[in-house]
Amino acid sequence: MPRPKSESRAALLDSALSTFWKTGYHVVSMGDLVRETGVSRGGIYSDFKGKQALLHACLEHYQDTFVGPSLAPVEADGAGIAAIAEYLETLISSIEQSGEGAIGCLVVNTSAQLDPDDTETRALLEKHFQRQEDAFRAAISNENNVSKKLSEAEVDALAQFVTTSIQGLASRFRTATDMKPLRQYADSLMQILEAQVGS
Amino acid sequence: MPRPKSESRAALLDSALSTFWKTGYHVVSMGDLVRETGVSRGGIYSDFKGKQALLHACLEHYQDTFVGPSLAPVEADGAGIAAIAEYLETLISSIEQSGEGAIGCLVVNTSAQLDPDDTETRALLEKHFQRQEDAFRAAISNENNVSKKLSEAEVDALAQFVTTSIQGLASRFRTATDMKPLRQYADSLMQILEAQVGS
DNA sequence: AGCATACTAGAACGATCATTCTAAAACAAG
DNA sequence: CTTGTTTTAGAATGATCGTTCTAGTATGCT
Repeated sequence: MPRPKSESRAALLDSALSTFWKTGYHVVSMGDLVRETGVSRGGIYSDFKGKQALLHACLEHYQDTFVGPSLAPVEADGAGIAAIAEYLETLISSIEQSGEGAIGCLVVNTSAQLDPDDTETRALLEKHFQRQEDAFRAAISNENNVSKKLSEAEVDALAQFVTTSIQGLASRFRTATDMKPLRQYADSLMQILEAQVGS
Repeated sequence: MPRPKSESRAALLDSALSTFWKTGYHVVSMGDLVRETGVSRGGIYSDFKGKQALLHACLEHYQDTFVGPSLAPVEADGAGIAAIAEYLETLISSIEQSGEGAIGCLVVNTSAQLDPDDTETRALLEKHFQRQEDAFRAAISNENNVSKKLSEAEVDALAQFVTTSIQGLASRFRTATDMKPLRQYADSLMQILEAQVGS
């Protein structure tokens, strides 16, 4: 029963991704992945060199299927801080609809349990944060071109502030059960952003 | 060679704590702990029921030796938001002096790799976040009693905002190598706080 | 000195891990 | 149907895990 390679690989990545996300890399065993993905051991190893390579593929798949789409408004040409609000709204409602409670962000979770000298994985994580910060900086800079309130250095600082704050949001709401404070935090963040660059 | 129980237990906790902190619970093996603490397997198991019980003891030790002292200014009677600035300064300079790069916060790291149905550990983590948020709320409320700018709900929201933001700071600067943005983030946070409640 | 205590180093144990391997089964194409 | 390819379930492997156990050794006390 040869599966069409491309389809099955995406499906495998989908469920492997959600397993790593929910449970965490070190706690997930290959047996868990076999059970969750429905793909045999041999099947997994024929597509990926090993568990770590599968994680790396999941991190890229995460970028393609989660980060990319939700960050798109912010990365669009001429996006302003309204796009950041849209991004936050997308994040929060996707968590609310997932039903099974907050699980944070795969990248944030992975970074917290990263082996200090696993430079390969670290590079993937850094790329994610860089992408996010770049997108925020561009949007804030666009907004600032209208209001002219901030210096370039202040725009940089604000972009970094937003990135780190959202990381805090992802981190905090992995253990929390109540979703209300999540939206409140996003509101506070946007309120601050408005006050600093709002035109 | 009977060690005096109380001394050795504290020393054991010190190095076990730093090992869990640096490397992460699931990656640390009992063999690692034996090597790092200099205490034999039997010695560890005579003081603690097992690896998880040792983690729990380390989480409490972390509260006693790190969180407590640095949070003390904020928890002091009549503390204002200047105490929060002091707290941030203590956090950052302790990281800078540790020399071996940022390792984030033990509680934040642990929460990211928490087994979803390990309710016992989760409770310990929640207690930490609650303590932090309570301290911030009190300080912000004190400050607000002077300036009278905010409603009680706004004070709550701000306390939660600071707590989550600091969690983001701890999370972000586990992977980052450059320490400059850390201080910049703390500055931004205090700037926002001043603007909202400053008298 | 000798006894009791409290630790040590490390073997032993059963479980589980990531990875590899094997043989059977399910498909596509002729 | 037959041939060839691809996937399957699951056994095999060797390593490592957390935990327990055993001897031996160093210490404090009398």
